[in-house]
Amino acid sequence: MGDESWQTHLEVENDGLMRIRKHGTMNVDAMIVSSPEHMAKSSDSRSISQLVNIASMPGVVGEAWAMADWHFGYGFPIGGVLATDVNWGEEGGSISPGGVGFDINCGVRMVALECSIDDIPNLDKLAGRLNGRIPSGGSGKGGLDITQRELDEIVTRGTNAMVDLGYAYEEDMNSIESNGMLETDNGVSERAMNRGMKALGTLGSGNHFLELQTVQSVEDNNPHNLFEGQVVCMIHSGSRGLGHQVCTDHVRTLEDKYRNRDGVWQNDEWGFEIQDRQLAAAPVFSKEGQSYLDAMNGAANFAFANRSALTHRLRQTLATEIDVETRLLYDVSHNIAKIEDHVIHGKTCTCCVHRKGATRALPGQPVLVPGDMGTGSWLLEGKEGNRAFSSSCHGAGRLLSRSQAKKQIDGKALKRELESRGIRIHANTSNIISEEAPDAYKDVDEVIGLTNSAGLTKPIARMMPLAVIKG
DNA sequence: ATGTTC
Repeated sequence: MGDESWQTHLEVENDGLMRIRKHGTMNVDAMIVSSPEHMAKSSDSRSISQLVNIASMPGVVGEAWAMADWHFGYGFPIGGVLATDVNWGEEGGSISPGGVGFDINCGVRMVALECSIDDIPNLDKLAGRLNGRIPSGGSGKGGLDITQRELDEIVTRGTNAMVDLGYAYEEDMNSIESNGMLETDNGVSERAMNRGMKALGTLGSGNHFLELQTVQSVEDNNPHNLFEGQVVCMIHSGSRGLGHQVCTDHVRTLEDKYRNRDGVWQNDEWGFEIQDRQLAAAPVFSKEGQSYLDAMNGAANFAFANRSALTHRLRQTLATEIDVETRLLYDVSHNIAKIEDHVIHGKTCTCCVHRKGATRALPGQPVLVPGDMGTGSWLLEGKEGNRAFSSSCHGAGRLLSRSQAKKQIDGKALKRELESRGIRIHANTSNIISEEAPDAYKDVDEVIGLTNSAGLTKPIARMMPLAVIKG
């Protein structure tokens, strides 16, 4: 599946970058953080077709990007970064829910414990306690009990509301992207709000996790004063059913506004033409575009609050085992669209930047890149001159589909193997261990190497897993 | 990713 004519327009740009020259319906070139060797291993032509499709979106500027961990997604590839000019046309360039994804403001936070691995009296016991206190899996049971009024505050004010409710430290806000609060009038639908009532402080399933890690190595550039053997906690979760419902609501509304003419999807009202119905988009300043942005920001606030609630549980649980300071090092979003200024070909442009499975990486900003449960994770920082609208990869990237992984990998045997290497695994099912196995993912170190070579980031520290709590 | 097909 997928048109492969892009192959004849593919060039090597430098060590970590490939370029697809604009051709056919494309409005701009596409860039891939990759090398010929890496492309050959990640040869999924469907996702490259998706990259070509997004380079064809109305109002796109600069280049359409695929981060080194790109793979096939809903409309947009995961690992995709797309910027549109908000001053393009009458009501601005495209904003598309498919460019953000279903798990709005899915993201990662890293909490540094001011202690070394040797200061934890019993890691097995601590991991067991965390597993008991961190709700995970599909059921969504065991989260924080909140009222409708509290949920409204959370969706409207994000982390700020969590501080007021006593579920977050005030200083946490300084270490969260956008200070953990995006502007919204809370246009989140009633149905989405109802799904949110039961979900605050729950991890979810799939690749979401809470992981105790130890710092394996630190670069000379060490702005966060980390040390080898230090214990940290990484939390990966998003907006749960609330964000999923917001995406569903707006995808439906927008997809209904397009008609197929000769294989191209068109909206006459806006004069928009898209290559795939799943790319359904509205002009940023249209009623529909603003309505999506408003609800998306509300869902993003809920996701920030969810990670705060999980951090609260982490802090409570740690206190039962050890007297230790916890410092939120940073919290990044990897599924969001934001209005930002960027210099494109020498000119400043106000853009709507979609990052779907991609992390913002402003100069000096911490970038959190979890690998897989057996390999390790990275702390990077954004680099001056990042050409990808100040963005980075968000993980290792899938190599095997979930169904392939379940077929090929014995979850129980893998759990034993990881535990023999000192990695405690608490997962609800054996299937989830197979699906999230190291062999189901690309090599995170290779992905990080490409990202650094492409000039997007520089490394700060590498972490190894100690205990993994998963759905 | 997801009350895993309203």
